[in-house]
Amino acid sequence: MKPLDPVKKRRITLKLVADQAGVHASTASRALNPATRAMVLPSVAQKVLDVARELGYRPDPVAASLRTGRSKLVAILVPDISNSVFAPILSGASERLATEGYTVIVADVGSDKDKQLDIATGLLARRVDGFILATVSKDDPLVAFCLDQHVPAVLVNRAEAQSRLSSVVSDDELSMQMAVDHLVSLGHIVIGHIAGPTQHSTGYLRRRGFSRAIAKHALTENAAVQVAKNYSRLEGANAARKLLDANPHVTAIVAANDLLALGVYDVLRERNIACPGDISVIGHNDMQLVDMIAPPLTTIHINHHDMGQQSAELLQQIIENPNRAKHNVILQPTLIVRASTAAPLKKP
Amino acid sequence: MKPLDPVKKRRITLKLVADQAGVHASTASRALNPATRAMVLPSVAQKVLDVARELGYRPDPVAASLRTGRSKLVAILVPDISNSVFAPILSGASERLATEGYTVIVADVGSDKDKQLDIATGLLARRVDGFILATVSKDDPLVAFCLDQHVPAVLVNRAEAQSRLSSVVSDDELSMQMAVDHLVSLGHIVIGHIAGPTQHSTGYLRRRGFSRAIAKHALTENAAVQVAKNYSRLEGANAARKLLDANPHVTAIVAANDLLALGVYDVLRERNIACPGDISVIGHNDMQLVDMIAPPLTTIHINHHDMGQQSAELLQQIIENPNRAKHNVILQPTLIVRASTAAPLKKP
DNA sequence: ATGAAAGCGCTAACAA
DNA sequence: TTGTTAGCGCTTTCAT
Repeated sequence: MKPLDPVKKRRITLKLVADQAGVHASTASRALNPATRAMVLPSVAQKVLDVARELGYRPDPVAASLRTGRSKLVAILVPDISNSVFAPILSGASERLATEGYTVIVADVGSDKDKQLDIATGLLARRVDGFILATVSKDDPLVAFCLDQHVPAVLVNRAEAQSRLSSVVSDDELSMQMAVDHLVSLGHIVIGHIAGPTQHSTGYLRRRGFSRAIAKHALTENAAVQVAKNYSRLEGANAARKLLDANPHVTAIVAANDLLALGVYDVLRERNIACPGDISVIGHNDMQLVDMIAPPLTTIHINHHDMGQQSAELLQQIIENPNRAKHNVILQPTLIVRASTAAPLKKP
Repeated sequence: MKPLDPVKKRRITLKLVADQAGVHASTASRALNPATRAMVLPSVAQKVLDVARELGYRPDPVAASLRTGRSKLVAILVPDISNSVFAPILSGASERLATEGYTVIVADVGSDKDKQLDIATGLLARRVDGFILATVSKDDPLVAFCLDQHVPAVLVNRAEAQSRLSSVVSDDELSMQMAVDHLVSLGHIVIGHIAGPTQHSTGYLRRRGFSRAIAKHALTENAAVQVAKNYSRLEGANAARKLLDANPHVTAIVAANDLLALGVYDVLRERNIACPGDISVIGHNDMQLVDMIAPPLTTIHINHHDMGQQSAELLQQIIENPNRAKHNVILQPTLIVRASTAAPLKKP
């Protein structure tokens, strides 16, 4: 085998491999691609493969992409990467996609619709093969965009009203059912709910789940709901204040997520209300460290890692077969009972 | 202006714009690129720009990349994306890079050296313009790799022994100084340290900072150090057990990060040791929620968002001017005093 | 089964 | 200042 020019090291191209193997570039291409390998004589294929390995050939994904229009690139769009719920979703999805040879682009797209579309368009220009959307609100322009451009896409964590795309979400109604059942079984009668923003499926569905569960127990008259402006500790506190001012008799509060529950904690502390002594609190998501705060938070556990993995799997299937039927995967949540819930004190 | 074929919508290419504007593609290219716009008659440039906007022209980054070897793609390598310290670093870096027209690829590369190099090679094949490395251990193959391949790269959060690359880190020695000073000022004499893994600069430097600070106060004889196997709550607990078994008289423990400190909490609880009553604890990083745990953790705050932003800035400069002098940015940490530290009880 | 040739969309020598 | 030309490295008809 002729030694390579030792002076300046250059990219090892397909043509180089082909020459070295004594075949034409197109043959080498066929030999290297498992899908087309059958078109070439086994002996020749072997030869090409050997030479490629020997030379340390690495196909150029950029050139391939330009030619084929595909890229083995997948984008995950999150509204706020510093929100730690996305971390396990990202790692679940990345892991899965990496093993399939995809490279993942994580884009922090914020919540401005125009900016979101802008970023998506830019990513599309890079020929991304598909999107995992963790951003979606109840009616979302990105969904229309993906549909319109025929880009494979999957929703994760949040869904949209018409469910026009495949999705992987947690069973939000069930989780609220579980939360309310737990409180009722402890003896609570007057239960409040801090709902998430209504434009998110999570806010909407959890609220509906709460109301239904309350109705099932014929407790509707005593129940109270406050909607938080967004999923933050601060807005959780604001909503909690309003809820408590309007409904001084609540003995338990179900928050639509853990951050909101922490806001509730803040208000309880500021008003010297004991938890769980005076008021029980339930969160949602089981985010990191809520087992260590005082009191350890009773909450709903969601397997976000699994969620990410499944969305990746779904997306890959859609990429490889665009006509595939839509799938809506619903994950089972679990109630984690810690120390923020207890039987209500008897009224004096 | 001739209307476009309304039947099938197709990608708007540079040639299309050029034709429509009545110039050659290369002229259109020059007009569109701010760097080369001066080469073309202002009137012509304007014309091209107008047509491009009208047609909704979007340059194809893949084709450009194939031609130029550059990509406006930057990769951030993290050892574990689900570790929440990286979230603010990522968002800081992403923000900054996005405004400069770069797209960010986040790769969760784990801690296996071979796998890391593999992923980096793959990314390089995609023509990424540079790397932000959040992975680096004291002597790291990725550093050699970047140097060898002449890829612009910046280290963030962690540095490497020889500092052959630019970096943005927190002043780890100073932070330990601050922690020890705080404890000494409270009256502590026997102080322990749970060190991070020695192969990370953070583990190494914080430990050295601890030792120096202790020496400064002439407390070396009483001090004790245990090295944790990795930065986790579990290993923090393991190290804490060993530390306490070997040194029953410590009245304060400085952990090399918050997760380790939480492990210390676990052990104190399991042994019925009061914090801060019997033993004070200090963490490092001020991660989310450590203000809400019981007791709220005294810790060192690092502006990770800023860290991400500065590393992005540095990288961009290196990309645009590869001969730029190396910079080692050192951020100032802050001591956040909460309720896990107090004066030691007098010995009976 | 293999080779020849064209071209994905863009940019950069070079020429005029 | 502008146009011509030649690729970047690969895949995919088409022809043999």
